[in-house]
Amino acid sequence: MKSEILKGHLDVLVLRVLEDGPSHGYRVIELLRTRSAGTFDLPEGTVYPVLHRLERRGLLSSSWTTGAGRRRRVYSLTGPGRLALAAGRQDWAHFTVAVGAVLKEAT
Amino acid sequence: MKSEILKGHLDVLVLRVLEDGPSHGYRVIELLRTRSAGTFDLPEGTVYPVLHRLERRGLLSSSWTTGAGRRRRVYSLTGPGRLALAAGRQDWAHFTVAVGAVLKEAT
DNA sequence: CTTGACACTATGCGACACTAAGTATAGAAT
DNA sequence: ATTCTATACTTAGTGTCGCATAGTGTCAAG
Repeated sequence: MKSEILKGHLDVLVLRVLEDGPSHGYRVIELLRTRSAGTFDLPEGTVYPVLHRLERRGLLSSSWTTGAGRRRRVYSLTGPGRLALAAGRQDWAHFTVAVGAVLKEAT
Repeated sequence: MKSEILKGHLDVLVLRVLEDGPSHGYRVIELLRTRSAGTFDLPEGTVYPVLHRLERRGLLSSSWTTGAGRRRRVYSLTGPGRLALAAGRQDWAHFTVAVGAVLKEAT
């Protein structure tokens, strides 16, 4: 599967994963992989920049935790983040309907 | 709706439209718009390059027709084009399942 | 004779997923 | 002890592709 098809959709997926509670980058990667049954097995170089970008936009907030000796940056959904997630869900629904309409077999 | 979400999906849509028979660029644009109920209202600067790219890849073939005084380049699906369309359909199905799995509300 | 739909071409930009390379800790295996 | 593996984060650079923009030209309607 080509990688461009993810373009523009990754943000929503990340926001969705964080909707269930704060988590750190590495765990976000794992969650995306397991929840998608292996389809979204994303390299770190893909996910971390997304996290940074979303934080810069105010959709996430982060803080360092040095709990188990390992330093982790834990991300949480912000208010705007929740709004963006809701909007993203709608966009996705709309998008799939449109693609489905074009793609559907001729009768 | 952000425009990046189309990335990587446009090729399949164009191939699908041409599955119903050859047509020229402008008409492809119209078909995408009407079949998607207005969602995919794409500028020429988006669609023509796609057509050229798909032809370069051998998925389409084209020929000039100067029928009504107006010169038109008519595109047809090739054999490889049909295969690519089939693959693209499958990719789309797979992709939506995966996104759906991640996006679905917590129980 | 101007407006608007039709029809195609070309240049360049910006967003973003990904590659690749690097840093660093903890626990298990040899 | 040491090496390997998994964990955990960073960043510079690359390539693709949708889109903006601008330009060319035909044709019918008013």
